[in-house]
Amino acid sequence: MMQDSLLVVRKAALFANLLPEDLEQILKNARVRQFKSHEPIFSAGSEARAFYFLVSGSVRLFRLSPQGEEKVIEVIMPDSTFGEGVVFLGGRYPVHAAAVTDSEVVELATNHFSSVLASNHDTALRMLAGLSTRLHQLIQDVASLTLESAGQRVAGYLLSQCPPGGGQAAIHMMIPKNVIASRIGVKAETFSRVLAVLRSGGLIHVAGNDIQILDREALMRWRDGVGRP
Amino acid sequence: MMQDSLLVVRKAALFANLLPEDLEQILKNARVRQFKSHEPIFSAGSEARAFYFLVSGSVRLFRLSPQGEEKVIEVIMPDSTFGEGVVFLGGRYPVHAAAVTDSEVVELATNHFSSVLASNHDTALRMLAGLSTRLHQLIQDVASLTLESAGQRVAGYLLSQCPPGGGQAAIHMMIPKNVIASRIGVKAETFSRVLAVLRSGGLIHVAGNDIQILDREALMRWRDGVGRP
DNA sequence: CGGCCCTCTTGACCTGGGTCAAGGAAGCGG
DNA sequence: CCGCTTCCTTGACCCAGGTCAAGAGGGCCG
Repeated sequence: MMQDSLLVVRKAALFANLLPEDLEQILKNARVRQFKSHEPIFSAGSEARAFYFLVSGSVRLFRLSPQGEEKVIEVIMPDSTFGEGVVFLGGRYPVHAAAVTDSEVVELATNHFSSVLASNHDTALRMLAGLSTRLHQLIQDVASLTLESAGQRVAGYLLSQCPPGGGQAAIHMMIPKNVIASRIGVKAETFSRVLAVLRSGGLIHVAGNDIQILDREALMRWRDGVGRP
Repeated sequence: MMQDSLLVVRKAALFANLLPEDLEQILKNARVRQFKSHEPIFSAGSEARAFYFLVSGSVRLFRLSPQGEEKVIEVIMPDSTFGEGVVFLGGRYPVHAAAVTDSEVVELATNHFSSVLASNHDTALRMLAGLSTRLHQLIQDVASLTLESAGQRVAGYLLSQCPPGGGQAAIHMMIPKNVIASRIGVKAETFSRVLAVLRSGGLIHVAGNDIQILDREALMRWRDGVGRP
């Protein structure tokens, strides 16, 4: 019996405008699952039999070096899907996934997903669009890692986290700083130091997990050059 | 009148098994173009009206920092397509493209490509597969840039450039070393230095643009730890 | 309220790899 | 054959950012 709670997946762009019968087909093998903070969801290299829609909480996608060092590739926030970029071909996950905070997800089996993909042009195109967006994001990340300094990446992150528009803005960091740091390719200590500099420069104001951006203009200027001290 | 030379695009996986009428539709607005070494093909940020199939030569996809520093995202070799990951939505190129050596490409207008995509499931799935592969590659690059040392990346590059199997192998570098260096996130000087170390360690033998891998096993071991001096 | 844990901050130090500069070597047109 | 250019190598130096270590809060449970 299909649970109503599964229907939240319609919030994902991927499933918008999906025909009811296709949606039912996809949800037939779906179930809601809970994960506690730090609990693994899937492992890199394991066979990808499902992909996920995040209902609440937060999830990090990451890789590990042989020495156990971790690089966060992406942080997933509610109402978006993850792991979908790989499954339609019956491949393997390229990253590990684990809950950052207590999370609720819908796990969608991929058995018959490619048939839906083949019969539903709209969904295939949406998936193409989704992958294309991730591709751009990843290209941006590669460029940022190689062409920008740590300070520039931190500033860029702050600017990306607040809606555009002039004046001030507030950011509430829902996830630990070390996860954010790894996401932008920096050690936690360095992240902390950069925030200290920005704070003492009067560009931002930090209070616990809340950051006020006091002068967005100056922050953008700092990112575009001054951030390379 | 369609030129026969255009039919080389069938070598691309993207167009395999394409119906003749769809192929004709795509090739209707296609043309062969030549680019001299260093000549730009398209620019990041410009509207993406076409994508490309590389017939001969080599092409680099790259980003520029505001200071003009360059990061090569990908090096394209003959018989593969590039710029296709973005065009179907009428977006903009996320990277610059320029010929590395004198090159011949087929330029494919994207006007009606999405209609082909919608009517041809196979092509849509192949495109999905292609994007998925690039996504994995990019994730690998991000991980490599943050989790591995320069030496490890160089060793990894060498190993990736020769077919698997035991014993020796030869690599002929078709493109300048500074392009390879940028591709793997290293300065040309560092690339040169790492090769010198590997050479003096008896792991490889360098002669101009040809590199012999003398001991693949040792090179793999070096990459997995020793390469972090 | 006190002890414990976990995250964050800050300081002191170190080093991988980038930068700058000076040759080689190889191709190429004249 | 020579001069010029382009690419590559090597040496000397430097610095951004990583590492190690020592607190500083702050939240939670008994």
